[in-house]
Amino acid sequence: MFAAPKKGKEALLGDLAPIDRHSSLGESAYATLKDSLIRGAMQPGTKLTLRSVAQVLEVSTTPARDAITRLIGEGGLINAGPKTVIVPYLSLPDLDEITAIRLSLEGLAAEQATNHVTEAEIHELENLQERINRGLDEGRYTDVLDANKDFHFLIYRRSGMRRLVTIIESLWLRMGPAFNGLYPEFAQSRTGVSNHLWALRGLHDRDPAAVRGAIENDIRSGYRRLSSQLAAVGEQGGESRS
Amino acid sequence: MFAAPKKGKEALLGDLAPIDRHSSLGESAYATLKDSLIRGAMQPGTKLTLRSVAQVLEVSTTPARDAITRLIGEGGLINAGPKTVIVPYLSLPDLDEITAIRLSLEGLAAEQATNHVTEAEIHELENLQERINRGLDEGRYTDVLDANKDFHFLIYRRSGMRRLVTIIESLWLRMGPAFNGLYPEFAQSRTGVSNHLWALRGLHDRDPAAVRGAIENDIRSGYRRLSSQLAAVGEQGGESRS
DNA sequence: TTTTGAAATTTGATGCAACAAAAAAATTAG
DNA sequence: CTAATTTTTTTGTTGCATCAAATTTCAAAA
Repeated sequence: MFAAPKKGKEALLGDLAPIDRHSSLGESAYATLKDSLIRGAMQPGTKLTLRSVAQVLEVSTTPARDAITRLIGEGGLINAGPKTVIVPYLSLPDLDEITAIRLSLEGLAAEQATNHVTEAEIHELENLQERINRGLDEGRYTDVLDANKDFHFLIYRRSGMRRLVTIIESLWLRMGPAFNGLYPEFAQSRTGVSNHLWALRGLHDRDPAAVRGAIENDIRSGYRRLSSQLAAVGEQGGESRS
Repeated sequence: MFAAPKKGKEALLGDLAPIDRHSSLGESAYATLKDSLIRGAMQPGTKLTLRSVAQVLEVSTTPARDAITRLIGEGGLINAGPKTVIVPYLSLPDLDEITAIRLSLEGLAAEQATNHVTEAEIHELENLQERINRGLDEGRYTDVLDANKDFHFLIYRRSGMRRLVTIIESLWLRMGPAFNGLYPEFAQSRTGVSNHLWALRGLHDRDPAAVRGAIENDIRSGYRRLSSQLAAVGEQGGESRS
């Protein structure tokens, strides 16, 4: 059938080159699209066709197809019909589900990170928080959102759990488009600030439960604002068949 | 750039046809490969080439490529080199991470399911448990594993959280290959039985915490057996770069 | 104006060939 | 026999043509 596994020849060179091979048109097309989605650069309902994506990304249909297929697989795009791929709407039930999962997973990641994070990294987090505050003051809300994302993922990555981070990313991917059209109302809130400060303190004190609690509060407060705005915007919520 | 979203024309025919279009060579190639992986039909380290997969599945390289790409995306296969895709080994750290995530997510799913499951479904679960017991008695361990999987996922699906179930599936996908070569030792244990009974009782009593506890115990006891056997088998654990 | 239906267009799926990179095999040099 | 080097084969990537299905366009009929 398939090739049998080879004998594991041990690394004799001390694990010299961890060679990341993240280069291929398909890979970067995927990364680019994914980034657009997470950033909320694409409006829910936007229809993506193979050829239009290929054209925008300046590649042939093959890499474009790769990207779209993978994104559908993780729910970042959905099949809304026979030959129709769109950026998904986030319905309230969808938001509820994603929030529940986020609380579990980001809580876990935050907890785990507490024991691995270094002082230098905590300092880096403080810098990010500075950037958030400044962005809030100066009305640069895109910056706020970006820095907020960096803040969270810097913590999550310190969990040392790679797959966990990947899964969390796929959840943010699902939330991204919902922010579209919600600027700047959403980013204006300063409710997140105190949660971040609590998280920083917990990190510094090596108190996993405190960090988890802070992150959970942050997620919950985001949920409240987002769900009320979603309800206000109206009933455009589509099905979320994956 | 891309097409703007269309106005949502309401369904006038009472939501007649929820038409699921799960047909395409790429889709079924993916499903087939994924199933093999989950069932533990493929040995860790097995090398998959585009053309060999295409040949076995009797399709061209395009659908085979689709399937492989998607599976790599969710960690069911990994890139172990420039032109090498293999079924991943499960290292102890990997198992630790996956178990931690499973406890969070399957616990959540079990909890949620408690409020949605019907009496009929509980009865169905009891039948599955029968099948497990019978398989254990008669030494049909593949059957045991299959029924066990059905038991768990029947519960998880009742959570009503589709994406959650998908994520959990991707975790089982990662565990599957590790069972290969571990039959029948692994399936022989009856430690899972009492956990399942506790879960059933909790479901019947509508006690979410009890159901979660039972599922968590089940996962933990599986972890113990699997980790000790993994350690026994030796140091074949490969990197888990996704 | 609205409706209907047929023609033209666009779309995703699929297979395939060309290509460069990598791996494997064969050959030669020491 | 071993090691180095060349040749051959295999591999993933990419672009593209084809096809059937779905969508859109458009004009004729009501």
